[in-house]
Amino acid sequence: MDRTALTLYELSKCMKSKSDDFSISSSEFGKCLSVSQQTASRLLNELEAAGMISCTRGGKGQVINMTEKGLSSLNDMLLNLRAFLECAKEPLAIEAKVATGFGEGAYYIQAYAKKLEAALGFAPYPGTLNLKPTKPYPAIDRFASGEIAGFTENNRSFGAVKYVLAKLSSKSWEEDCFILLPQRTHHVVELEVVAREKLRDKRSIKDDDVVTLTICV
Amino acid sequence: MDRTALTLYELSKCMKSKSDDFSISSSEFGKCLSVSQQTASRLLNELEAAGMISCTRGGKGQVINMTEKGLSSLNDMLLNLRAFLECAKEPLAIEAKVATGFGEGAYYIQAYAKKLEAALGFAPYPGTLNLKPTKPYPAIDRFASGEIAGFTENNRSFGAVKYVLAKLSSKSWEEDCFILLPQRTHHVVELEVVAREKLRDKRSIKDDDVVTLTICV
DNA sequence: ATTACTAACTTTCGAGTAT
DNA sequence: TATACTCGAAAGTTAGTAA
Repeated sequence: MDRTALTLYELSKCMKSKSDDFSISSSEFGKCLSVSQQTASRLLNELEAAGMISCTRGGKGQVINMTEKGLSSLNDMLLNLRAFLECAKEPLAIEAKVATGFGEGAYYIQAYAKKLEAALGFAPYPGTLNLKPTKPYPAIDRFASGEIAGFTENNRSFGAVKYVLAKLSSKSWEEDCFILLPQRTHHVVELEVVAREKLRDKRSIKDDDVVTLTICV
Repeated sequence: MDRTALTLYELSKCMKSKSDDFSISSSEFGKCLSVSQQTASRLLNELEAAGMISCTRGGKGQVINMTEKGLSSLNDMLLNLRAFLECAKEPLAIEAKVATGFGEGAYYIQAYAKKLEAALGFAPYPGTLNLKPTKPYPAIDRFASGEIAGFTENNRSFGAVKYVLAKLSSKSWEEDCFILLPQRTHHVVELEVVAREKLRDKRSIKDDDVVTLTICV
């Protein structure tokens, strides 16, 4: 179990703000975590190796700064906690830009076609709409309405895929769709969406159009 | 290093909302954490033993609910992350009710008198105003402007105390003060405040009056 | 006063397995 | 299928120190 995130969180509790250049000794940090100076020192080195913080060491103490990666990791925690604790207020909406993708969508949809049809209850248009969220969003696996198990076909293996029921909308229209979440890769930068029809044509969507995905709970 | 909070956070990522009665097997939870089914099972038992969740076990899977304690632990994380990531917006303000305390304040202030005077730059009124926050607030240790080391006097030992510069205010007045943070005890339910004068008299404060503490950064 | 190495100690993990 | 036990192995922790 990776404790990087926890260590980073504990470190953030010692810092006044995200832009605070702050100085802490390993023994002081150790007191905050109730561990020895040696362990605290190692933990700080691990955070640095993971790219979460940058430190400049000197004879007495070290000056620590959060990196962008560290801040984004803490921001993910914040987003996930919000989604969990403040959920009931409004359904989760993700703003995204239409993107081109690698054109592999069609190939995959064909491979998964029968299983998708069985799972979703309809035969999806054989292609995916790729969407690039405009800002960080919380983990949506938890809203998955089902999962297609991995399988092997023609000596090629296809991984498991979860699917989340969502509404894709723009100012003037709304369509039902499913977000596909490959279970292999973490930290997806583009979401792939399938629907009954070819939405690019039906709704005249072009690359870089901004649309909203609203997760159906 | 205690990982309860991290495990709870990871569990929350699997749940749809805080009120979700949700069912997960130990092997599924293990996959989320990248640990074995055995470890996941043990972690869930630890969370239950710590009072963070309640589970009902059956032949297949277990139904998990977050307890109030678990929710408040996650809420603490949320508050701390907010304070860290969204800091610049406005200074941290804590709304609190005036409380009676155990009357020990005066005794302590006397014991710490000389050290407090040296640290704060003035001789505080020999008593503390006890304040009970009306809602959870983020950790404020990080804003400490200094610390008085522990010491022993007349065979009695006095622990270390950090102090945070703050403004105590009501609708019609504002006073400089210091929040005292004993370093021994965690999870303080009442904050103790010292000031130059006896604020109860000067500002006619009574128990249950609502005041605001604003941390000076 | 620092940080951080090595070596010994302690805790945690997970394969095998019982229930 | 589950959960969860034992126990040998792996990982983490810290005391003693070096730098």
